[in-house]
Amino acid sequence: MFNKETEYAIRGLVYIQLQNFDGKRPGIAEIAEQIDAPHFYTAKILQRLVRQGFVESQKGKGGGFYFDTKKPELPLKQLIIATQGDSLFCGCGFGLKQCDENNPCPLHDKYAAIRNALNQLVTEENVQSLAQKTLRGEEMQLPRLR
Amino acid sequence: MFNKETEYAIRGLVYIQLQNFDGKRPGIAEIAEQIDAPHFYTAKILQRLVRQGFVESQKGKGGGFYFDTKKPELPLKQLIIATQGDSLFCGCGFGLKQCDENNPCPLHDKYAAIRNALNQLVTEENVQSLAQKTLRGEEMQLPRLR
DNA sequence: CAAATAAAAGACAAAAAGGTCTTTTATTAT
DNA sequence: ATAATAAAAGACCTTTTTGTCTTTTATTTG
Repeated sequence: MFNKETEYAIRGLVYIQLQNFDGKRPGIAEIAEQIDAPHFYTAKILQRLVRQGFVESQKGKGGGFYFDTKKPELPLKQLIIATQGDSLFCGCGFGLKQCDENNPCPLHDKYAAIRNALNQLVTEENVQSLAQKTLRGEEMQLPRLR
Repeated sequence: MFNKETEYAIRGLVYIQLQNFDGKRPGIAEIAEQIDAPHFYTAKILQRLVRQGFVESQKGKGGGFYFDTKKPELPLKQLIIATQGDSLFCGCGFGLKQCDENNPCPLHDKYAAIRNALNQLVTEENVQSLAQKTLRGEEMQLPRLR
């Protein structure tokens, strides 16, 4: 469903937000270790996210990654589109051309329903909401993300 | 969502079934052209499907691909698992380890609902049902697959 | 200012996915 | 039998994804 880059991006940003709640700004080494992702690959992914303004970073001693609290919450959908494009959210599930409501492939209706549900999920959930759920322990017992 | 191999496999098998309905056994060249997929890549994919017994083939003059009508219908799920594994149907959507009902990640419930819907779709739909829908023109105006 | 620290940048490489082409094997029709 | 046909097999290649590592740049603290 999601590629590795997307997975690491989501896990990394949720971890950063969790640490931020606690007044801390984690560095690459800590993040990669805690989310169980490759160190340098995680660094590269976070660099891209910083460049795109999704998260902030600070070089030098005491530096690390953090969210600008003045910015709005970051929906997963934006993140997913940035890391793996929007193919999940548009186009025919089975790669058929000319597949839309007026010209549907044999699976269009049923597939579109699923795609819409996914769309809603990643639109309404965001990095901050996931971090909060984790904090509240609502549906989360992942030691490495606490 | 699905990779190219899966897309070509589904489109190819649906095309074969459609031709079979008409008493014909299409060859690779015809299949690849009609489903708009790379010729030799399609050949390789169909070879694998034949080896796995999903579809039959006949060498030599008048040969081609066909379904054994004595075999049961082929659910998309089986096909998908054969071409891209079962990662879509199990495991956490965001790659979190230890994510299940008793130990859920912050998105588990919502994501599991979507995964279940997808599961149902590909379990209840099969190559034959898709071909029939195409024949009946129920939800299909794809010239290249008629 | 100098030293330490930490992210940024970018080169490099391994693995997987996607795709092409030639040769071989099996089948059928003449 | 043999010529034509069509899939099977397998070598080879390209692109994308995933991952590694070194060097550079920016920041902070003593």
